[in-house]
Amino acid sequence: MGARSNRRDEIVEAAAQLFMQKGYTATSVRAISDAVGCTEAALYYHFKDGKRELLGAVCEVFAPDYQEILDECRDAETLGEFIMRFGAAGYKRLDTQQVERQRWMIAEFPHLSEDERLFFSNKLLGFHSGLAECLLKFVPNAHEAERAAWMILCTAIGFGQIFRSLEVEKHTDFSAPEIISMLKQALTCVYPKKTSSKA
Amino acid sequence: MGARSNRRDEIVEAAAQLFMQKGYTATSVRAISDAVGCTEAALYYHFKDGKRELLGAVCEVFAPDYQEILDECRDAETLGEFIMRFGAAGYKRLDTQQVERQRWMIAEFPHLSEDERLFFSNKLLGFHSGLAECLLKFVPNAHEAERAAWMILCTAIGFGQIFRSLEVEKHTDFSAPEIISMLKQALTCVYPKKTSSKA
DNA sequence: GTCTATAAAGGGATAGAC
DNA sequence: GTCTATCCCTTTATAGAC
Repeated sequence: MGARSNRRDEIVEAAAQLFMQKGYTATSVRAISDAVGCTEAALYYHFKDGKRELLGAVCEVFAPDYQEILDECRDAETLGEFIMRFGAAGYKRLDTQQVERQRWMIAEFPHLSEDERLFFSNKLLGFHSGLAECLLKFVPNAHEAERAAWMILCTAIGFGQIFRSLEVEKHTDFSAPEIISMLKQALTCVYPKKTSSKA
Repeated sequence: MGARSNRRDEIVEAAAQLFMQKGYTATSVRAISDAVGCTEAALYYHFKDGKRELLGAVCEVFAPDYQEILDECRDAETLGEFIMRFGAAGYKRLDTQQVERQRWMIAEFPHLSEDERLFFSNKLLGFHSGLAECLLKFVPNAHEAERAAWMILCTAIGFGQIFRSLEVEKHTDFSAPEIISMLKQALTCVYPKKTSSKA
């Protein structure tokens, strides 16, 4: 997956998987070195500060690529279309770790350092800004765009955690397309048609 | 807090606090017995299966009292008023562990047993049912009530996790009252005034 | 750069005295 | 019902050989 495929990257990759599956504290350095196929001593050669340093490295690997999602809906011509595309983009990532990573972020947040926490908070704020900017085409002003953007983000992340992480999807027929259509209906109702002013 | 104040309950209480603060795996039996002021052996007297059995007990203590929230908004007379009350009820609980417990639920979910996971999933489904039932007064039919109820739940839980657990509230002016007003605006727009048909 | 070996600490759990 | 004492295992981390 990563560009350079050296031993160091392999270690981060293995740590990422184990941290996600069992959590940071429940993952031993031994388990990581075993997964990579080296010894603990080798691991400490690459990461002088051991497990703690690995956590920082994993945080960066886990940074969700929110920008990519926005790119997939940026040129929608109506608010309704934008939300449908946004939902499709998120739905596409349901099985590519996106929701699990979000869960991990929430789960480990208290164990992170100030810097690492800021890193994730800023990722979210950046996503919100990008989203709000996209929405500017469809709503009266910047403040409304920010409101709508938080609304979309809260709904999307809440849905992912409730339905996937907390397994509610296993016990109800309600599903992603329905929350997307509901969100679309709600927002297009609040901000009725103002088609893109751009070509 | 609990009714009976015997040693057993003290142990569960202490475990609950430590599990929340540091997570299940990072909490040692020693730390729990220290917090209570007894020895590990005493703890194993009350919980033959040790730490694992304590986790089950803590799950029950953590079960959020969703019904209580619904009771605080049940007799609203318009959809708008209902959402305002619902938001106020949730806001009131922001500093009473509600969001932290939700975070803990998400964080520890993968470590729980089948039964414990079902317990939490069902709690959420029950909350949704209760919420949908309340909404029936304001929307055309049962299906719309269920849609609206999931919309509200996803937004509320998503907001709590993003803004409190992931500390976004520390870095933006947007806050709970604004997401509540946004949600109110959206839903009253989709389901325009149909006042309560009941006295 | 990776290994073996081991130190030092902490973990879960139990036996048996009181 | 609670204690002391202890067993045995795992963990993090390092020293030193190759």
